[in-house]
Amino acid sequence: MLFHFKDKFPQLSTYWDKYLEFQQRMEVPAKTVLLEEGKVSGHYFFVEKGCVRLCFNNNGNDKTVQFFFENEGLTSFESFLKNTPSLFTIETIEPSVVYLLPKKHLTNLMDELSQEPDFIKMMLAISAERQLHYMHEFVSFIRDTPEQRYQNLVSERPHIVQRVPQHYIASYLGVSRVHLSRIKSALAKKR
Amino acid sequence: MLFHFKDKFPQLSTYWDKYLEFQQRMEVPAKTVLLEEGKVSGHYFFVEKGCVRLCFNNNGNDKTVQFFFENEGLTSFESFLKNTPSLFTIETIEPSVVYLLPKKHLTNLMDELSQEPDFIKMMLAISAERQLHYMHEFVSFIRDTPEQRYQNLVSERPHIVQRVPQHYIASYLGVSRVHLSRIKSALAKKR
DNA sequence: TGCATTCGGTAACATATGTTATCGCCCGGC
DNA sequence: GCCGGGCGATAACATATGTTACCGAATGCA
Repeated sequence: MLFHFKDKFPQLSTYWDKYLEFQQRMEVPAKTVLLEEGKVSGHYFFVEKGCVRLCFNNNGNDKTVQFFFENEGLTSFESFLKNTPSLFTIETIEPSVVYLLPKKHLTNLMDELSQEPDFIKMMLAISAERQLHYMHEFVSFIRDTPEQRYQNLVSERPHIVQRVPQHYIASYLGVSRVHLSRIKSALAKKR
Repeated sequence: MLFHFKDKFPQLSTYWDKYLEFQQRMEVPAKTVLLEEGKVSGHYFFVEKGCVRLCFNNNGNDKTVQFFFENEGLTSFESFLKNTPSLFTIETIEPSVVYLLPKKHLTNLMDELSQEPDFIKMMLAISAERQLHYMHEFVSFIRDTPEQRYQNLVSERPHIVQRVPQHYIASYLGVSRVHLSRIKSALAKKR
C-alpha cells in the first residue's frame, strides 16, 4: 500500500519511507485466510500479486462481497474502524503476495498526515469513490436482472470473470452457481 | 443543513452563521421534483419537515434508492461531486419544507473549513458512515431474501414503513409491489 | 356531493431462480 | 500413471417472483 501511495504522492515520500519497515510481506497459497470472520481486523492489506476476496458465511452458504487484485488495498473496513468483530473473512483466491500493515502504524500515519491538505483531499476522494462504488452495486440490484449484472461485470471488469472461479462470482451477483451457469449458456445462444 | 451542523459543532458557529443567508427555504407539496434525472445537481438539500426520496426511471419503471426524513441532508452525490448529469431524481413524498444551499456556497464553506481538524474528522466520519450504509444495503441483497429485507426494514427503520407508500418501498427492496403485498400477508399469517 | 386518482390487496398465469443430483473435465499431488 | 478434489454444465423438479388484471377503500379536489 505504501509503495502505491508513494507513486501517487511523491511529495509525501518521507512519510511513506518512515513506515515502510512496519509492513510485513507474506507469500501465501490459494485459499489462505488472512482475516477470519468474527475477529477484529488489526491489519491493512495490500495485494502485490494474486487476488483476494472479501466474503462471509451465511448459514453454511459462502457469499462473496468483493474482489481485490494487484495494487489494491483492503481491510474489513467496519471492523478496522470501530474495533468490532469482522462480519467478513478475507481469503486469497490465487497464490498471492500480500503486505500487512498493522493498524496502529496506519493510525499513526494518518494522524501525522492529517496536517497535509493534499492528503486530506485524497482521503476524502478515496472515501467518496468507495461510497459511489457500493452505491452503484446497490442500484444495480434494484435496477438490473442477474443476467444484466453478469453482462456488466463482463464488460466493465472482465478481469474478474477471467480470473475468479465461477461459484464465487455467482454469490457476488446474488444468484446460485447453477443459475449463473444457465445465464452463461443463455448468453452464448444469443450470438 | 447548517442548522444541523451548528447544533453538532457549536465551536464552528461563526462559519455556519456566515452561510445561513445563502440558504433558500422552500415549502412544497407532495410529489414535487427538486432535481430532475439528467440535470446537473447544483444544490445541497436539507429536509426540515416532510420526506423525500432519491429515485430514477428505468424503462418506465420507477425505482427508489433511498428515503430522507426530518433533519437529514442529501444531494445527488455523484452529480454534485463531478458535475455530471444526475442519474437520479429527487422528489418529495409528503408535503415538505426544504432548504436549498447552492453548490458554490457549500464549496466555499468546505474550503474554509478544510483548515479545521475537527471538521475534517467529521467529514471523514460522515463519509465512512455513508460507505458503510451502502455496503450494508449491498450485502443485504447478497445475503437476504426479500422477505428478510422487509423484516429488517420494519425492525430497523420502522418510520420508513409507516410513512412511505408501499410501492416505493417495494422498488427499494428490489421486488414488485404485488410481491411485497404477498410478503406482508405471508408475515401476517405467521403470527 | 360526486368524481378521479392513488393506494393496497388478491387471483391466475408466466417466468425466473433455487435445490438437488449427476456427469465429465482438468489439474495437482503422490 | 493414478487418484481425488475442484470446477463447471445440465436436467428435473420445487419454489419464488413478475405480470397483468380486477376490486375496493381512502383521499383530495371540483
